[in-house]
Amino acid sequence: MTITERYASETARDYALRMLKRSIVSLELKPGMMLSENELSVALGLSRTPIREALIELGKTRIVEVLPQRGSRISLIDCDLVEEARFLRTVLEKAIIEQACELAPTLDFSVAQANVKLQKFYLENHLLDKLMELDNDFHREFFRLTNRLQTQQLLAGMTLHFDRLRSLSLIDIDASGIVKDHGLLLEAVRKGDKAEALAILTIHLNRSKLDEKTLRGRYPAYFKPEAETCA
Amino acid sequence: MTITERYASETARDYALRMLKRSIVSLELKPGMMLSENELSVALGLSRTPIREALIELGKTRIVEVLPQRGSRISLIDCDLVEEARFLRTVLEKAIIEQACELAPTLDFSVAQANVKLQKFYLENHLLDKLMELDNDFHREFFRLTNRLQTQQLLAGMTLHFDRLRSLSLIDIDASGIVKDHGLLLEAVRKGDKAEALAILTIHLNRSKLDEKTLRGRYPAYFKPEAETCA
DNA sequence: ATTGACGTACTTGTATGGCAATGGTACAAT
DNA sequence: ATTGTACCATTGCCATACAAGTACGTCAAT
Repeated sequence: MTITERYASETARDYALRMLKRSIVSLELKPGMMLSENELSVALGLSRTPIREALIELGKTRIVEVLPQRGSRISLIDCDLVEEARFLRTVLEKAIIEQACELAPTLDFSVAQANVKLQKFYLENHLLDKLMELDNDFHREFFRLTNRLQTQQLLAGMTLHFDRLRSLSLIDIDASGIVKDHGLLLEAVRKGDKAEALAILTIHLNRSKLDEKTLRGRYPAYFKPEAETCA
Repeated sequence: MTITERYASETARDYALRMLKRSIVSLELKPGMMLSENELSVALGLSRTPIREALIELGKTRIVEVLPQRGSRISLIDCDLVEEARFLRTVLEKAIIEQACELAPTLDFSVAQANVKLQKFYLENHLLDKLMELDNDFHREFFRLTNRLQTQQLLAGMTLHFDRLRSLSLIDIDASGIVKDHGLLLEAVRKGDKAEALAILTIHLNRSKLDEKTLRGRYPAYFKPEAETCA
């Protein structure tokens, strides 16, 4: 588990959370892998307390299983949960974009516009890490504009399931398409064109549709067995 | 703070959470009131650890504010957050009902049907507490049928904001109307009649619209001041 | 009366050590 | 092959302690 430096004013719990989330989404911590509070506390140079609190938090979105008296485990990829995360994101983001269209005349899109410009810059200079970060910021901005940041925060926990699956697929992301989507989406929202905005968003959210069956075939050990009707 | 008995196999943390949630929603713990981990641990007969974990969890939905080095506070009623909770519930529940309509032929509505029957029984016998519980179960059942229980759990945390405001209003709930809604909604979903189901749901979710301004006028100390444009 | 320095009490964040309960495992006994 | 048993690791929880930061009262200086 790669460990990077702790930020200056970051609490131990937030630090542990940041390390764990990154390692889980990047699949550095393998699905099914057992953890233990003691191991982690040694690895991160913290006590059990903040580690435990971080694991409990991750357990609430079921990205980690906390098994009393046995240990904690990186959850196997649960296709039902991945689908639910995708559902949640789609439903919420559509609703947010609709609201943003309605409120468009009263909203200040300068942050979003600056973001898109930066995206183009990073795209041309092949800084995909930065681009990914801007992508997240871009989508969050619409939640901020519509006063739905709390919703966004709940959503973020669930999208870990989806982000992790995306890490499994080695398919290159169509970065230029994504950036174009963002520009078009922003313009549509600014104009208050709800139909257009939703159409673009739908395409955009479907770009990352993955062939889960193929991935399941390639990495069966990472996946939770499908529910079978036990005879 | 009223304290009831701890269930047999309930963890200390879940017990603390249950007591806190109940007392917060019922307004027994007043908005703005300061708590402290030590006080609570004495009151509940637990140590700081499970209390602390419960407060952190409540802090994630912002029903409690955890202020480092100062204490924890029952959040003031934040109308923006109440509105956001209502938004979240409406958006999610509509999406769930739509899905349920689509899947209707493959779903087993027997649990929901039994629930509605029981609701009628409790309504006639004026057991409003039981009715409230059945109401929650009824709505959760559609999340279960569509495999969206994780979503429901996230939603449940946010609805505390709304439930608390409802406790403030002394207005009698139109219980018979609610029960009727449930019966009609279930039948519409069973028939797969999406338009009808959504129409009923919209009416149903609007029944509990409250006059927040009146309540704010009556209990100003419980409310977070509206964001003012500071001169 | 106002201001500023200082100390005190209290709070959360974290560390540390420990115990109870329980699932897992290895191994002996049958 | 099955069963019983001892042992180990783990989390849930407890108790205590300390660090760091906030609130508040006191008190002197102005």
